Amino acid sequence: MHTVAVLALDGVVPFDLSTPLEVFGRARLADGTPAYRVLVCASTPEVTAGGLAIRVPCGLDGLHEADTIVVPGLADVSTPVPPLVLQRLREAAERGVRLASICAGAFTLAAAGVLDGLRATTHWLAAAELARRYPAVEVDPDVLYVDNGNVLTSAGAAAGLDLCLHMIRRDHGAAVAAHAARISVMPMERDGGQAQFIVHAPPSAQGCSLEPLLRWMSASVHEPLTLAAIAARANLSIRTLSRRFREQTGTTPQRWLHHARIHRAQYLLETTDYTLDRIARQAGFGSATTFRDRFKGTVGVSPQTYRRRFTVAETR
DNA sequence: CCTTCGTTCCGCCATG
DNA sequence: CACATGGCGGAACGAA
Repeated sequence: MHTVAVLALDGVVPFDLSTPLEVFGRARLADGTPAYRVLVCASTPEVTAGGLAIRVPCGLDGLHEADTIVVPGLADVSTPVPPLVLQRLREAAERGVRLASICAGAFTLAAAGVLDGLRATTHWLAAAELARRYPAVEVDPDVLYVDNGNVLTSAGAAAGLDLCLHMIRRDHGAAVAAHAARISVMPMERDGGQAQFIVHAPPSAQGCSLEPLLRWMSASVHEPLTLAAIAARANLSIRTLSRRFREQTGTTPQRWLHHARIHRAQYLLETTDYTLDRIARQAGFGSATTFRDRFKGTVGVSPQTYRRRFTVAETR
């Protein structure tokens, strides 16, 4: 079973700490068995967390058993991290253990050097400070989380939930993740369907939110949507639509739509035995060949490999 | 793998 | 003047 170790340092933010405990701890496979074993590890038997004192059962040795180490943020990002902890994180990275930070936890990962040369995110209030202290890290404050494969970072506290669900989806597929999301009363996909991108609220009365449009788009992925059609639906000119998209989602209409289509395809691959041809059509790809090509390009594996990876676990 | 052709994106700028 | 809009054109991209 996949073991998740959560690193509880002195001064940890209780919310950041409890998010992975709850989400991974409650995740269940299709047959009802726990999907993860969750450990809490600390370098001292007791840590303070907000106004709490928490007894931590497991020492740093627990990190040796981990397949994933989750690093929650510290309330004060200037708190020095014990050198031994940094050492253990570096060793874990070299072993290929997956490292994930929540909120200001990115500072801990950065201090260990495992973010060097990678894109990363953190709480938006702390993003500038992270970039200043660790110039080798490419800080992007405009996404909910960044997935570098074995090193993942997430933005403010609530984005830690998105990141945990994202990892569950990677490990066990969308169905298990959707169940975990339901347990947390958390929408699997944020309004509009693209979990990766923060939808910035419009500044005020100026302009209106794209969310209804995004919902419509994700419900219409099977249709060949052109920019002109989308703009018409929103009663905006093409030029203004493009601008709103960049402001509110950080991406372009076509890229956003592409991700929505990939998501739909992943869902169909996992939950049905439709042919690739049929899935390609229902997800809005012009042909099975372009579907295969684009799927591999974005997800990293072919549709067939993806399907096999997630249907074997759910034998019935 | 390459080529062809339509679409999309974005800086620029005139306009309201 | 500050600001938002939307059309234009070329470069980049994606479909087949």
